[in-house]
Amino acid sequence: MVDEIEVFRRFIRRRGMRYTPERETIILEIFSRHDHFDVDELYLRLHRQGVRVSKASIYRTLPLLIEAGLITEVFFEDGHMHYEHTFGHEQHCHLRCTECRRVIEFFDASLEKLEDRLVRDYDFQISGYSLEVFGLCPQCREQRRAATE
Amino acid sequence: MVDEIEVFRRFIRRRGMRYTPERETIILEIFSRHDHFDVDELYLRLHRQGVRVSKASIYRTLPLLIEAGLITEVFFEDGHMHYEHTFGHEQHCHLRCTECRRVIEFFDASLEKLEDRLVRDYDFQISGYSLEVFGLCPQCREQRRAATE
DNA sequence: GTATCTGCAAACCCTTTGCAATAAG
DNA sequence: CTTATTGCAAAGGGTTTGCAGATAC
Repeated sequence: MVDEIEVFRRFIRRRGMRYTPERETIILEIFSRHDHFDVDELYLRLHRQGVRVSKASIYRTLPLLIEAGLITEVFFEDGHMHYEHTFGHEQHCHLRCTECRRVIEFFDASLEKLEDRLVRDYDFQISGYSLEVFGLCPQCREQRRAATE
Repeated sequence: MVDEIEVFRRFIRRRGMRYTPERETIILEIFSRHDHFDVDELYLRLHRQGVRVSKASIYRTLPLLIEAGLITEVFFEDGHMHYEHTFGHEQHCHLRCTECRRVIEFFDASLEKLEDRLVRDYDFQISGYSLEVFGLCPQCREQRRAATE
């Protein structure tokens, strides 16, 4: 955790920006858990702890964390953006139940080979990817089956 | 193209809803091209042809087309939703330049095997997936290199 | 005829931004 | 001291919705 803080501090300083308590509070809170989060959740988590950081500051800090490579946006179909930090899991593969919205995170090595093929075929310099697989989880499939009988 | 219209008409009637000229106009316009689109583009394309369909109707029709399995949402990082129709390309693999936002569509058979593994490992009934690979295209990479010299 | 659909404009909600006060370096 | 950052509240911008008139069936 200290690592990310250090990466962020250096990133901020390198750009002649200021490393403020608000920015540190935000990154500390984000890296204190391994879950996905959205702005509201983060704001509430901070407020419950008695820390007062405005949403504006959160909205202004998240793009910095993205540019620093510490977090990434994750697209959910619920109308607002979600984020996850990249520490320890640079790849982003999600298996989503379209019914209950449960998310299972998985890893598959074949994607690294695919990445190599893309570099070769299209000459892109690849920085990351996001694979979202949609479907019905066993429970929801069963419920749906029962409902249509 | 007639196929999709038929699928949609049946989908609408099966639900006791009404197959209106506006709904037909929208689906006809969507399937008249193979590009991605967003609500504004679709609205303008219709208006340029002298067809007047409100954005509200477009916004109300798109979820129906999604439910009918005829189009899917595509997440772009530009603040609003994009769509593409699923006719002929059920898989959605995009290679995106993060600089110029160019999109290359590709297909890779290894993803079908990955899908099989997911079915086996997690017992999901998979309906689709979306793979977004991010990076720099050759041109933008070259420009960036030249700029930092 | 009845229930759904349309267009309009207002409401919504997430996100961004202008500004004056504050604080980092 | 200088310049960036903060919090607030207002503005933005895409999307949704209430409503009255129109229309599919």
